[in-house]
Amino acid sequence: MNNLSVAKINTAKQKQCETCDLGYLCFPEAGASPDYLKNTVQRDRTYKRGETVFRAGETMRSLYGICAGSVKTSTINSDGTSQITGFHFVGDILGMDALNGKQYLYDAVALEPVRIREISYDRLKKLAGENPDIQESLTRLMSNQLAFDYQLLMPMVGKKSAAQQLASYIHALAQRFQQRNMPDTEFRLTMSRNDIANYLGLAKETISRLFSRFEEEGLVTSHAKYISIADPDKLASLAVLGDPSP
Amino acid sequence: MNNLSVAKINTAKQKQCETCDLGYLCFPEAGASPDYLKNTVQRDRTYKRGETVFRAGETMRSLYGICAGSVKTSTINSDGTSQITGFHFVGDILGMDALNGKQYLYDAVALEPVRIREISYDRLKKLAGENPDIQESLTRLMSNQLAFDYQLLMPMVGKKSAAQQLASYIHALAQRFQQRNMPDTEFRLTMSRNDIANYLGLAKETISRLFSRFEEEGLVTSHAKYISIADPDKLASLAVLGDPSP
DNA sequence: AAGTAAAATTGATCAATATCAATTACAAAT
DNA sequence: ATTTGTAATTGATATTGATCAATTTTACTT
Repeated sequence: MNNLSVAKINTAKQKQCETCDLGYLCFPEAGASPDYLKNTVQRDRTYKRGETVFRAGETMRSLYGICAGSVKTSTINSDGTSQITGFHFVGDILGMDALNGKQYLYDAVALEPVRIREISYDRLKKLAGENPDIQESLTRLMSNQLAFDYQLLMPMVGKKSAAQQLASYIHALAQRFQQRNMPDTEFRLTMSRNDIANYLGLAKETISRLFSRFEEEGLVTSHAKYISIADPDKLASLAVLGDPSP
Repeated sequence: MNNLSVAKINTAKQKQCETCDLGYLCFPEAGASPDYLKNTVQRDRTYKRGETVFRAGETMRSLYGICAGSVKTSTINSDGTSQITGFHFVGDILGMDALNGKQYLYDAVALEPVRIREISYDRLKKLAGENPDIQESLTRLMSNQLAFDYQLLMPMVGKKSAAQQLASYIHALAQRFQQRNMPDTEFRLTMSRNDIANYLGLAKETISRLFSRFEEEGLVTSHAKYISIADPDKLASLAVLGDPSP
């Protein structure tokens, strides 16, 4: 038990999706005046926790921009086990790896109630053909995604202790929230310990023990799904990350 | 010791780079008549084993297409350790994750004598602006890279035994060679055991032991750097891969 | 071809983490 | 508020893979 104020968390409303039809939020690279993107929006939909946004193998027709909430992506391995491959938050766009007109590579499932903007690829493509700015914006967006994927990969590869892995994971989450101007020292973990374990390739019991240990060591305080980073510097030093200023 | 015919390996010359200036090999998606891409080529260079092609942090000016040989990419972690993040072969293009005009994210070092085509990003960008086909080709190329990175990620994430990891690794290598119409059951591992260990996050001793065990079990035969996959089906069943036909 | 340095193999031991098992806490629904 | 199923925690033990150490093999240099 701790004094973590649950009520204070997640109250900072994100307004981007209210003020534009796609723009800054879903296409942060496109700048602040993306009115021309309006007609790429197919529809907005909300999904309940556990609902599937799209499935691996489905033909790609849209990109999916997350306006609110969080999503996990996973594939079924050849041995039948399920493998979580990523967690995605407000501002992330899913489906760009299927932009070659093929199929989605993974399942996308809501971790909590989410609002998702469906972006018609046909219309986006047409628009990009007419407007070089959009094309370039799309290219930059994809490049960013490549760079981002690469940085996400880092905590995963290489030999790290379980503690280093979890620290890297929490640190990476915090960074993503920071980039979005969301609270980055206190937030809700929308994914289960089991999800984290699956993602990091550790046993769920190990994750539990590590959370307890991190709390003992004054690294974080956690109450159920809510986590507060007590010592960000210490956390960062435990995390093993790709050198940020090479 | 075994009867592996070393001489037979790697003798199948790849001709793509001889017959075009960029085209099919470096831009497989661009089709067979990419003459217009000629003036994107800045230069061809060869690098000796161990030579650096580009470094993390350098400003991105070119993409690098591998015409012959292989390359490893790595970053220095925040704790000072070096982390190998990938191996790259004929036909791979490096640098697309820096296409947003920023810096390369990793070091690229030759694993053997390599020939590399330097593709001026300025010229490519200009050309893409004038020719929608090139633009679309570039987009598809990046999407492919995203999809490819995703599939490379799979063997890395999640809980797998050391044997499953190494089997996945060898299987993935074989698949990449197959896609390039190169011998895919007998090939030379241009990276050291140490490199493989670093990449997979295992001890080099573990890699050694696994190679020995795989040989005992009739999975592969290996002689120094040369490896022959004796039982591809068994290897594939040991490997844990993202479901290829979801 | 010989000499040398680096890489790989193999063995013995130890530490980290998975697994198995039993409670406890939490959250959704009545 | 109570019930009920799911998730999380904690403990005891087993297993895997890391580490330390000693050779052996390979590759590079002269």
